[in-house]
Amino acid sequence: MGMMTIGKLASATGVKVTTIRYYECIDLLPEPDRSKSGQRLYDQNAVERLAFIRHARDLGFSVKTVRELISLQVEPDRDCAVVDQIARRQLGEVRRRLTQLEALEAELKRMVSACEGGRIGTCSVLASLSDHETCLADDHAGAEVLASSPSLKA
Amino acid sequence: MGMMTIGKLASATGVKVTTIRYYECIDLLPEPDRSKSGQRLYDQNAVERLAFIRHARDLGFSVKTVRELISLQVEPDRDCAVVDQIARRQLGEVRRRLTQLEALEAELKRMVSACEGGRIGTCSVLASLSDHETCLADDHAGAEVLASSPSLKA
DNA sequence: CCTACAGTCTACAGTAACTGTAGACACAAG
DNA sequence: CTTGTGTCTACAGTTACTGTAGACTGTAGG
Repeated sequence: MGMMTIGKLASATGVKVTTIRYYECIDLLPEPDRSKSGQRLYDQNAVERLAFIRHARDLGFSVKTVRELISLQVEPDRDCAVVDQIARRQLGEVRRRLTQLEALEAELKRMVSACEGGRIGTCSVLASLSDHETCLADDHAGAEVLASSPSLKA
Repeated sequence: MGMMTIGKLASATGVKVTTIRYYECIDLLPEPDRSKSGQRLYDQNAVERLAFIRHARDLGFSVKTVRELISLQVEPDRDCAVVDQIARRQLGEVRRRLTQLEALEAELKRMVSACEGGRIGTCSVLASLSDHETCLADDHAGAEVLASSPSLKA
């Protein structure tokens, strides 16, 4: 249970091998020891740190913020309020996005149920997309809610 | 009300000037006419097309999908089911993300309310980030839900 | 011992959907 | 006529990875 290769670390944490190397590259993970042939060797510490990173990323914290959290971890005497504030900010973001997504869900649901299988020329889905008057918030609201998200290659 | 410059089009649709040029570059918008000095000139058609694009993007459709929808618009005799299916797929995605975000909200809320303002060394927020056992879905679930989203530079 | 074959290495290019920058030209108001 | 804002092109930068090429390493079977 001492040292493990990058592949083991990957399966232990659910983070892809390439992503681990990427994290090292951007100094989110420290450079690990190497075997005599040059392969990376990790210990239990690395597992914990990577799990921390992954969990924070899963919660939507940016890499920048994760870096911040890690640097805070190192100085355990500072005031906890900093961390609390970061978490609250994140919660605020999540709630904002929830609200937007709920609006999107409503509109998509309406679009789909309005479709009664005619020809495209009369398709109500396309009609409601064209119609920017009946839009949720007319000019500038729910932009980029889902856009450019890796899990949304619709 | 005939021809407008790119800036007018931008304010008419809420899409940034640079983004409009970008859409032209990736052939989402056709090349517009130019004034004798070379400035882009748009008509009401362009406003409608761009509004359509923006609305679809706001709803989370990828650029690729938007392109698909536009090409479908051109042939109004085809079966509406294609469009319906795209919208349903999108609705599915939105619902999946809603579920994930709700889980994230719950966890962040728990983290924040558990924080009682001590020192970082004992901070429960950092503790729950480190603790990958109490994670939502232990090994591979809510990854990249918010990650790399432009509106989330936490 | 030899041969597959999976795992690892580096370095770099590609992805999505823009955003920002630099330097030059255009147009309207005062 | 100047000032300021708008527009032009072309290209680099952003975020957080992912994928690829080409070479080496480590291991299990025969």
